[in-house]
Amino acid sequence: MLTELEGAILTEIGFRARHTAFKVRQAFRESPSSDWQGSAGSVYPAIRRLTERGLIEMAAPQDGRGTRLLSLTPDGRAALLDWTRDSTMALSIGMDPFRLRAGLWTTMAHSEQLAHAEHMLAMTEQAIVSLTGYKLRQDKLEAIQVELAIALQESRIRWIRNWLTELRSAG
Amino acid sequence: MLTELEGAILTEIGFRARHTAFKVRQAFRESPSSDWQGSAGSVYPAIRRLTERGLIEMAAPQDGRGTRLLSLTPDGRAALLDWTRDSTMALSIGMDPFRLRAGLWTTMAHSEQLAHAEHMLAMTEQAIVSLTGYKLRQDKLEAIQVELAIALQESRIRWIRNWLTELRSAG
DNA sequence: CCGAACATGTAACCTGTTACATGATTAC
DNA sequence: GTAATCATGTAACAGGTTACATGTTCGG
Repeated sequence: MLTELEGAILTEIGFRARHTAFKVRQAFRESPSSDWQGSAGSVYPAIRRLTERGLIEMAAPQDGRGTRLLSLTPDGRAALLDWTRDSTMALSIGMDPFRLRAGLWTTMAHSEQLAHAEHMLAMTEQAIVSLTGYKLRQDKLEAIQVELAIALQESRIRWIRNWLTELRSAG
Repeated sequence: MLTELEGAILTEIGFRARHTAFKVRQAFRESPSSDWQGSAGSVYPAIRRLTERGLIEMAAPQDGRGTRLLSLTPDGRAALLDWTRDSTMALSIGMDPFRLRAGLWTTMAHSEQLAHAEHMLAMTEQAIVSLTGYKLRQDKLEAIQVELAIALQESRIRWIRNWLTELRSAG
């Protein structure tokens, strides 16, 4: 069984041509979703673990910097496929900072709710613009992730609009 | 600054009448989102930390079981409000197991994609039914969270349907 | 030549999970 | 009386973040 981080790492190596730990880290750091920061302390140990389990092959250092080319072993590819097809996990409802807070917003005073809703609406729309721009510069796999991130922001917008409508009709 | 767990705990105590650590744990365990398991090893220490920071008031044990009633201090209420209104955090894109996997699905063989897409569609629809049933039994705050979880599943469904359409027109 | 980017890795810390330990209260 | 539930808490472990440590390669 792979953790979410391990699955993501194998995906980067096997399907997005991130052939070094450094590039995997870079991909995580640049990703607009806050899944992981791609900290050295998580990525290097995880790659070592995956290597020890025979899922990643690590070539000998290539240059003076110690650059090590990574690739998936057949076992690694199989493990990644299993992880990918785990539909129970895929359908689970992850952490969502928006969802965690939304309930409390509706307990604020009416005028404060209105102001906050409008602020959130504007900021979410801006987030979508920036995600859309980011998506264009990505390969297909990452583009799909961004597409889904945009879909999430759009569903937040729908919720906010609905909230605003109720507020205005109640006002 | 509060962490996501701390914010959620203060919300349970202050706005959902979970007046003991035990009931806070219960609320987390029963929640359909996989935010936290509500393990004793996370909740009790977090509540102790929040008490030490003066955000929670812990009454003396009430009975032989050592039941301790919890309530928010004015500082706790203020900290929770700050946490709630942190729109940068609220709009961030959390971990999503679906989003992490979706890209890889589109690299599978055509027939496999079709089968998987149909399977995911059916399972997601079922997840919505069960969320809808759960929502009815909840107070307003939790109902909103479930509402947003349903919206997430619906946006996944839209994506799957779109994927299916493309697959069928390409087949 | 010099700064930015490339590249690897470790150690201390924090926090969440699992498993353990203990006991009281309640419903049947 | 006894099983389920209520109730608190700790210890070992796992894994992610931050900060540190080190050295190379490339572009101007």
